[in-house]
Amino acid sequence: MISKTQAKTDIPTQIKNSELVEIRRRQIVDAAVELFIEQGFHKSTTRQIARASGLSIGSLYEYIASKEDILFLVCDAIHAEVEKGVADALERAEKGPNTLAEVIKEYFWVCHQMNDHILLIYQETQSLPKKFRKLVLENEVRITGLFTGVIARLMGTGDLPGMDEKTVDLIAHNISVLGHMWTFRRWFLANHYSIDMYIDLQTRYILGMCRATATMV
Amino acid sequence: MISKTQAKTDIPTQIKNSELVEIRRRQIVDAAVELFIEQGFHKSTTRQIARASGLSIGSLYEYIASKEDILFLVCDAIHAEVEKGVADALERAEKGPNTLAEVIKEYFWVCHQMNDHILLIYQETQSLPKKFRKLVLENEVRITGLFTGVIARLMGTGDLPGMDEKTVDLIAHNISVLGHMWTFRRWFLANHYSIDMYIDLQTRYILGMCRATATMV
DNA sequence: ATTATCTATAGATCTATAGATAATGC
DNA sequence: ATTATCTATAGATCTATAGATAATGC
Repeated sequence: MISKTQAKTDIPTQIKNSELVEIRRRQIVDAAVELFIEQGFHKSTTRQIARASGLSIGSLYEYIASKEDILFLVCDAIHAEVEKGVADALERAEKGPNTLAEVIKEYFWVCHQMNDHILLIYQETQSLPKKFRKLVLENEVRITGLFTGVIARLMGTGDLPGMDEKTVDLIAHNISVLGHMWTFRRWFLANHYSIDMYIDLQTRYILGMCRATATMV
Repeated sequence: MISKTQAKTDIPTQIKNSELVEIRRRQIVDAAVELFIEQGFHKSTTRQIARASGLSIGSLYEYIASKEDILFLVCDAIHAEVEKGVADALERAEKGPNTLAEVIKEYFWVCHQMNDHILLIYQETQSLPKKFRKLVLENEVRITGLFTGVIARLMGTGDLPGMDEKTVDLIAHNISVLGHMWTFRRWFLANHYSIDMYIDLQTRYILGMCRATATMV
């Protein structure tokens, strides 16, 4: 949380009132997300973003220093929302039995609902300056880490078989990516599977991984 | 094969000598791939592409009609190379025992070697006009279909347990995507796993999926 | 004559800023 | 006085084409 706030603060502004900065940047991000999803980052112009934010082009540049700043704010906001969604989901899931399956289900639903946003991050992370890209990838790692945490806890309580750290990490990354896969292969998958069927099959697969490892140790 | 050639022919050119068209377009694609990998599609200019191809900007436009045409030629050439790599790999793998594991290994190595190219397709497919995007996604489906074919054959010979069509399809897509995952999460994975270790672990999981399904049917 | 190639540039943007104006608080 | 906002535009591209030139074959 601290590092995220830190990162946002790093983006320069000419405006003194920090509350106002937050409000206007929220307007900017909301407008930009929609434009980027529809047209992509490069085809969206700063003028379009200004207009959709309800600001003049001059005012827009009081709140950011470059177009890339906007892209970073957008990516960071999306990750914050995904992270919140996952954290909430974990909380709900960890109360019931069969926890890992519940966690996967809740997470995949977050991906399903944030389809376009997750896709946007896949497509435009490359357009960020190196410094920002690094921060965005750190967000990605942190979110994956939430899954690592769950698996570790379940191993502790004996609800999952013992696995070494590398295995646990890879399972966590697989969960992340198979959730994303629903978004970036949706053009195919949604024609052949319902989201529920997709979740069922992939869950079986991921649990199979844990079992496969267990029988090998 | 026919449909691929068809697609290329669809791109208009002012040049009559079709052999020359092929030569020049190969120059253009080779130059553009490098530029796109380094700078992305939007930041690469048609002048840069012309210069790197050894053509004038005027000549470049004799061989294509728009910058997007170049991106399509690039994506299509990459897919052709991936498909050839996978087809070759299948041929080698299907001779030995433990075929599915061999296929996965060979395919993941193709991904490893074509890292930047696969990444490029993930990032820039969105920049294609709809008509071209459709063709590129069809390439992706066709490549995934190669895996479906192997699994089906192995089920036929009893080397894999019986699975319904939807399960087989999803396993094929998982193989595709977990290979790509090595490219688009390489910034993390390569710091924690060697390519060999990655292949070993993921292979175990994919085989586990077949087993998990089998014990359920 | 026909084909391929080149130079020069039209025409259309786009990002970012300078400098003017309006609003707020002392 | 200070802060926030706006209009107008500098300055820098970039794609795509028109029209001239060179090379090749009849």
